Amino acid sequence: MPRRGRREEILAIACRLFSQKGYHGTTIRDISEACGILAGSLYAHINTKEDLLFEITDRGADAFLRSLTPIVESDVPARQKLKLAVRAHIQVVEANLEAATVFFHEWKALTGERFSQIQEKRDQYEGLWATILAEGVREGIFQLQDEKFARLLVLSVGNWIYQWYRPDGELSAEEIADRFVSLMLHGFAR
Amino acid sequence: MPRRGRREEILAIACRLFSQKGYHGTTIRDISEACGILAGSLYAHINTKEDLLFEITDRGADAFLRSLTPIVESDVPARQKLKLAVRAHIQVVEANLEAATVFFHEWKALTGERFSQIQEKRDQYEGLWATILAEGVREGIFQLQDEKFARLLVLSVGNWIYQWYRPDGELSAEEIADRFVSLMLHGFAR
DNA sequence: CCTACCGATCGGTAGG
DNA sequence: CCTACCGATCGGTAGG
Repeated sequence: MPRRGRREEILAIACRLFSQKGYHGTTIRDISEACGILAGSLYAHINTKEDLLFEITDRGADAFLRSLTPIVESDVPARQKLKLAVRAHIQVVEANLEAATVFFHEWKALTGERFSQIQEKRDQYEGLWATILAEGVREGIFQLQDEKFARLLVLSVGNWIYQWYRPDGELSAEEIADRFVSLMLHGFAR
Repeated sequence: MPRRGRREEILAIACRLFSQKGYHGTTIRDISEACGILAGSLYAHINTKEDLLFEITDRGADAFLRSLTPIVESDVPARQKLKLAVRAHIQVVEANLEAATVFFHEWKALTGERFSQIQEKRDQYEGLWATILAEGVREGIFQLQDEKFARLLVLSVGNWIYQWYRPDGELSAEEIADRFVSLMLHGFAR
């Protein structure tokens, strides 16, 4: 008989394994063994292996969207929005490091409709960042003869953070975010 | 009988498939079919599937190292080195887009000694970038109370370029590099 | 969630 | 490079 809460446990374990070995590099048996059950028993909880990948990446996408949307919609200057947005992004990565890794690194293994669904949410997320930068230009606080490149710079940082961010560092997620914003705004030339 | 030049063709095809579907998502039969031969026949040219991944990533690593090393060792100011380095990096990505994708995205599928070998070359490459930034600090042209963050910024951009760079854009690799350097040096705040 | 199993496919090999 | 094949493993299922 399926145990209560078992499904969440399976998701967490799949998330960890996908982040370590990749989706295609992880087998149903890797997951079931880490759960202490047999391969076939996993299917009392899920329908397909791809279900796991989809649920992990979809939750990841929602976490990023939920955290950024209210900031973009808020009534503060763009410069402040940028700062809050980078903070929020790093905090989501921090709170879901393994899920973020799967979200950024493995989502392309999805197929068909599910691939498109996640792609859409990713586009939506990138659109929110673009909105902040565009606002900053309208406000005259960002100089964007290079709007496209500024966007790529911001997204590069965001899409790469999960690769090096570890929660056991000296600095808080907030401090890291603030330094990055400062760097992006003013550069590191003297 | 093995055809001359066949091995290079196999490498190119494997490179394309790995970049599209990932290493574990690509089968020996995918590769052999794209070559127009049978699965077993592939083994007249290679010993294992992992050989292909290793050779692709190792060549990728060497291409990046070969292009950056003489710049770091040259006798020009750090600011100029940074500019030349970003240009060189983008040019390597441009000239080997699929190999760069495999190098940045699939290298962790390597195992054992080969994993370590590529990891070492990656560390070496990152070390060269760190050298340029450190020189800039010594010269007094980079302000690096945030040396670590400047490095992460530069590496983020470098590690993400293969995701969006397409050779059919309006701007040349050089122009793109120069805009990025300008952004990194001076930021996009007005 | 286990027992028992399935067809398909995997990476790879022997012999020519 | 083909023919012919291998053992292992894959994702997944039926029946309890």
